[in-house]
Amino acid sequence: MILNYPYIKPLRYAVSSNNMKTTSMTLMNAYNLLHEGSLVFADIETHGIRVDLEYVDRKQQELDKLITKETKQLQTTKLYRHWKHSIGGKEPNIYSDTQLRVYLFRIRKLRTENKTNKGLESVDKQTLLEFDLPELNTIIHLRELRKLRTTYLQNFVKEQVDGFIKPIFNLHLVVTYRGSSDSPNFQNIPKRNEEAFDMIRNALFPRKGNQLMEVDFSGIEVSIAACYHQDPVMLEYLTTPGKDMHGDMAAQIFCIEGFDRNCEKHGYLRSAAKNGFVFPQFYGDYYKNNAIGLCRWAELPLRDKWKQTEGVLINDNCSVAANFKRHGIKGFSDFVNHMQKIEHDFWNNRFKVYGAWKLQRIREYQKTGEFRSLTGFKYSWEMRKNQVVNYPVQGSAFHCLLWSLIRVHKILKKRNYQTRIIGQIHDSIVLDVYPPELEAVSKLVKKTTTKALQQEWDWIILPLKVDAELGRVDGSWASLEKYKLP
DNA sequence: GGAACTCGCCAC
DNA sequence: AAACGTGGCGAGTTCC
Repeated sequence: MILNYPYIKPLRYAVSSNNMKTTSMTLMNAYNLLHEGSLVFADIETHGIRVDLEYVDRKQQELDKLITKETKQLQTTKLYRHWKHSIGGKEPNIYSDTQLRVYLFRIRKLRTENKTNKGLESVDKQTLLEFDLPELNTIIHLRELRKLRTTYLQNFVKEQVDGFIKPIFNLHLVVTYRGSSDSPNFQNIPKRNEEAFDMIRNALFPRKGNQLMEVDFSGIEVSIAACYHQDPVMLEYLTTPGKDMHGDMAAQIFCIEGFDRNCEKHGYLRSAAKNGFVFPQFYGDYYKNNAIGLCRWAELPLRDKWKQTEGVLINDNCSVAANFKRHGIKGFSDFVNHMQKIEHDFWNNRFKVYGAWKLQRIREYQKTGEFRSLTGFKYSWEMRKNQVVNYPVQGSAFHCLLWSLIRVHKILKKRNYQTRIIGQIHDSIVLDVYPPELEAVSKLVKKTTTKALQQEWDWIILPLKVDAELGRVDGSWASLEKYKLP
């Protein structure tokens, strides 16, 4: 079917004026972005990523062997035999949450506060770990192995055509106006777990003779949020070399004088503050959850009197509990109060403009029932408060990536380059690079993401930064290493 | 025998 | 007063 699309303006969405006034983007700009994005994604979907089928086959067999071995070993345990007995001698399905739930909570009468969305006792990884039973740890590992086997390896084989998988990239499915991917999903290939990372990414390759390159915007959601709220303290953090928001929060949360992010233990505290307080707060979490999560991370019990020796070490001879005690935090409820004060300080003193912006956005939405994003999109349906604050940021951050991707793709095509964009992961672009073009492509991507984008959209009030990684020639997606863009 | 639902888990 | 944002997908289960 041939559709009659409206006239599409060339890639120009906003016009800067010389008095620094930001030009607001319209629904038409938003439409054009998605329209051009769809056309470019259609091109990209024809490229795909090479998959080493022999390797996948070998890994599947290895996994099968390992799964069989661990399953057999599990079947000899007391827990398994008891479980089997409890259901009348039938073999339990160790992958069935329903069966496991009945066994753990009805037969064994274990207890947990962790609940599923429907209010049932949870049997997820974290809950099982808390019971500290070796058999359950085996079940966790078997679940992980099976996930790799089915969601990734098996699906790659199913989806591949002539040795290439060709993921689909959608622009019409996500409520925030982000993109998504399927068949297979290019956006959830394992990264953090080393075993999974190696097994899955070593199956994926560029075209013969080429190398993979990945370029991602660093911290783009934080930067885009700053374009909305324009909090001067946040802008200072983001634009001043050496200023370190997560480090400052770590020092405040863990009561550290002389915080040094380069010291190894302080580095851990910093990432705990980042992932256990700052980012959850940005998404709308609150102090009590933060306190629970941070205690879990620091290996502190959720009990009111901590022992001096409890918790991870913050230096060679001082535990986190001992350090807290010196500052009057003697146990969990003191720590919750401490986190409550920090949360209050975070939104009312440190980032007070950001905090006020959030309230203002929510008020405006409650009055009008809708709002616009800086990229021109309209959000006009029922949303919770957190969503009102998060959606436009998530959407606009992705639109920065999308605009850059469209432009890079068009220029690659116009110059008849052999380098191809093969995918996108929300804030990153993955390219299959023809080595003679490496230098030129690097410059193009860098210039587009850090210069052209900002020239195009004058609401971007701070420089956006990108990091890149490059694979070896004929190297897999696991071979990527830090790469400095020229 | 398939649709719809739930859960867990991978990514950002 | 309430309290973590967005997806895709496989498997198990339940319902028709």
